[in-house]
Amino acid sequence: MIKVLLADDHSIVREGLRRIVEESGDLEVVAEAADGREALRQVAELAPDVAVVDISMPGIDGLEVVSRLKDTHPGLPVLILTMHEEAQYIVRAIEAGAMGYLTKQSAPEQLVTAIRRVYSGQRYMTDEATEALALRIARGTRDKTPLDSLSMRELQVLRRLAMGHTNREIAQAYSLSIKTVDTYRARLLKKLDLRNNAELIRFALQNRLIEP
Amino acid sequence: MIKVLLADDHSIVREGLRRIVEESGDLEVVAEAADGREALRQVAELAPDVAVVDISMPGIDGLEVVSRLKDTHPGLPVLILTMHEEAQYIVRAIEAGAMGYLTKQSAPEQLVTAIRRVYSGQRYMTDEATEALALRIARGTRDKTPLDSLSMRELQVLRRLAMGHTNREIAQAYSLSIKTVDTYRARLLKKLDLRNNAELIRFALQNRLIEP
DNA sequence: GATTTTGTAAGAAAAATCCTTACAAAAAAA
DNA sequence: TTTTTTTGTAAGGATTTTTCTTACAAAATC
Repeated sequence: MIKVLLADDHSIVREGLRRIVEESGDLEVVAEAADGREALRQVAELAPDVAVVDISMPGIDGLEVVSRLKDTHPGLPVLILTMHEEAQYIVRAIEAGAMGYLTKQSAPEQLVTAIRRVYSGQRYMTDEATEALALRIARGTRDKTPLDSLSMRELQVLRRLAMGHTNREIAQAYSLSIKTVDTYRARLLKKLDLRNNAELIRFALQNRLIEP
Repeated sequence: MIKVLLADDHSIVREGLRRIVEESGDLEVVAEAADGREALRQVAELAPDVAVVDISMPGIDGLEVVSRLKDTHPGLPVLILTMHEEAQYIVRAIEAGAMGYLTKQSAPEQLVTAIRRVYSGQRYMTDEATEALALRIARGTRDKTPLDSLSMRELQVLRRLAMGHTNREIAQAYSLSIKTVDTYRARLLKKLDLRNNAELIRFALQNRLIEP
């Protein structure tokens, strides 16, 4: 049995995923987490074979979970599952070390397939994901859209700020100094040529980084 | 068997919901829809006993589905299922005619309970939902939209804040004290039940007070 | 190998936020 | 027509946030 960890802050969704996964026969959900911190704890404690992680979670988000697991559990393949069909995060997720990326629009069987695939050490990409990646590489040099010029951290901070989180909350979520968060914010404003948080929020909304 | 229709644009989520629902024993998913249009068609065709509808769907959204069903199938109880924990939609959903409202944060059993409840003709509300409703109603039935409750000045300040102007700029624009602007802001937050400028901006965008 | 970007953070000053209070004029409710 | 509520205006003070500047090592890129 392949031991799976599910991390998603919506318990109904999580429970649904669990049933999909468990009906496969060869997969077993050994842990569930409602946020990133919990996910990391569960990984340490229960040693799953595969982690399926949603991007938007309170506290430590999915991308951050991937980053941290890459350091602490390099062998553990992580599958990113997200609502954001817009390819926004695909490249980021892969860069952060995710072995697969699929959206909640995907067919349920794809989830099972994806888990088996990443468990066997291969990557799993949906067509859109592959395309987005290819596009990014074809375009070669980063600086096409202003979004691409942002680093991981900057993007994370941008999202949080746009959601109305304070510097303090963000610092806490990522275990950083408020000052560091402030630096990211300053760099964001500069890179995106914005003046203040209000403009930041509108930018994020326009680029579908957060739900309206 | 209670015949259930599920409408949600994320097929993985939908499939998960299906399994949760079907494991109950007395509930049966007779139809699934990935958007509002499809949901309406399925209702007409398959005559479910209860419809479980997500708010955010492409095309016709969940609230619109509720509205239309109220006219075409007045007897069919609709349960709104949403990711948005923000009480924002609760009132609108109920006004539109929904018999229940629960978030994806809710426990899975609640979904089953809720379906049975609305099938039996009763309403199903989570505690948060009930509270939000009570609050709105207590604060005055007459003001249709929270926008109506704003004074001229408040509206002006809201617009400016949403456009990213600082308190100082607004004060200057209207020849007021910064402190006065701050007071308007405080009243806005209170009246609109918002927490910070980020939410203020979203409110303004949603209500078309400023250009996106 | 040299340069730029990224991740991290501090200090200090300026500004904004939060929370409370105040009061007169206007509007609404009783 | 009193009474109550809302509106327009603003201050004080405590706390936070923002702004701006500087710094430095590691990583990425040129």
